[in-house]
Amino acid sequence: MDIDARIKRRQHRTDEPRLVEDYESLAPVSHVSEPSDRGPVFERLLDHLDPVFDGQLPPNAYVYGPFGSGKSAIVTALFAHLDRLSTENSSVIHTSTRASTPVSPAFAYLDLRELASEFALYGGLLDAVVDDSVPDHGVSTEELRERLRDVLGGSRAGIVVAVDHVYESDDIGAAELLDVFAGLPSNLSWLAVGRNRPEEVALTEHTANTIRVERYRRETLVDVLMTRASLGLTQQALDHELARRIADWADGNAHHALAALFVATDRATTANRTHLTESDVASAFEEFPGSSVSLGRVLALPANKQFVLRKLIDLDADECASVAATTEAISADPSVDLSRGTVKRYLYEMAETGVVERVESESATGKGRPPSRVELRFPPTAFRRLYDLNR
DNA sequence: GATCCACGGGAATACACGGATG
DNA sequence: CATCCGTGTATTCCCGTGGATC
Repeated sequence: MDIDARIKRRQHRTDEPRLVEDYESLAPVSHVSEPSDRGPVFERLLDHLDPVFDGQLPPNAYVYGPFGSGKSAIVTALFAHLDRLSTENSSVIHTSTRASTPVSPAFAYLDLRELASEFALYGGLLDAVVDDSVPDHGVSTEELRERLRDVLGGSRAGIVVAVDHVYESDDIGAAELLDVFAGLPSNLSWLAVGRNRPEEVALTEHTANTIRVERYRRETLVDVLMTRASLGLTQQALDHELARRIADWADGNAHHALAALFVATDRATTANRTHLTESDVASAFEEFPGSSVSLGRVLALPANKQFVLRKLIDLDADECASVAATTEAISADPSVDLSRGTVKRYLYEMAETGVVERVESESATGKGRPPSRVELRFPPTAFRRLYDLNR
């Protein structure tokens, strides 16, 4: 992606000066193929995966580290490379019916943010392993599992699966995950990725290795920001001093740093500037709620929930006095064809998962349980821009 | 015809308050 | 005084239905 982005940037060069050259490179939810300065972690992951190069499966493992430490970036990049490598050696399984004779394992990356059921999990696995398209309707979970068993059973080398964002899903917890793996052939090795410390996690009873990812150091984070800016923004748009300011503020969290850069860029763009200023950055900081959830989580929500959120972020404060009022305001929009009940349920469900937060209103009017309003737990400008880009 | 899942809607439960009760 | 009860809201839970797809 890095090289593509650089090429695209040149292609899109116009006479008119503009700030953003490539939104995709700038988006805080996209990962680059060569994360900066993460050499040591790559080495430790490769140490763990070493048996693969002799055609063997590594044991199970757990990768952990704090929010924004680059776990997903590293694992997606590494697995993409490994997968490409093993495909080039024609060692993967090609169709569900006819398996070639693999000499090294296949690699799959699954994100539990996007796979919300056992059915979807099997589908994701099957999709990673088979060329044919995988049905998402009309076939039973059992059937899907059988197909997967067949394919894996016929594969000599097996598969290494990275499962990202464990312990973030309400639908699939550690128990469900272990159940799924238990029902599959043993030539499957998994690499779970999460934020929780290994000692407080049941999955580690099934792992031989744990690999820790440290939060970013400030200098590294500055590099990350400068690299992103060089990919996504016009020349000289972000000066080093501002990148430093953002890195300080983000305190090692690359997600927050990149999201802040993204929001600041949006401000500068609306103001028709071709470089970022102090005030762009400052107002980006202000837009972050006290504790912000990952934009990746927001953007992994089902389409209609995102739609409701998209409407929500455009409401005035007085329309958000209570959940009922918010529901009413959103439903009043003619482009919303969801029922009031559903809109309201969505709001409550999203509050439950932490994407928004319910705060009780202090105005006790006497009668009944006091209402609460929902507050965003993510920077709205970032979501607005990313959402609109995808439509 | 079978399947999954998103929706819709309603039942059950929680909470806050004031007033009645022991 | 502490507890219970009734009422009115808010919130959570749950299940049937139907669309889309195989």
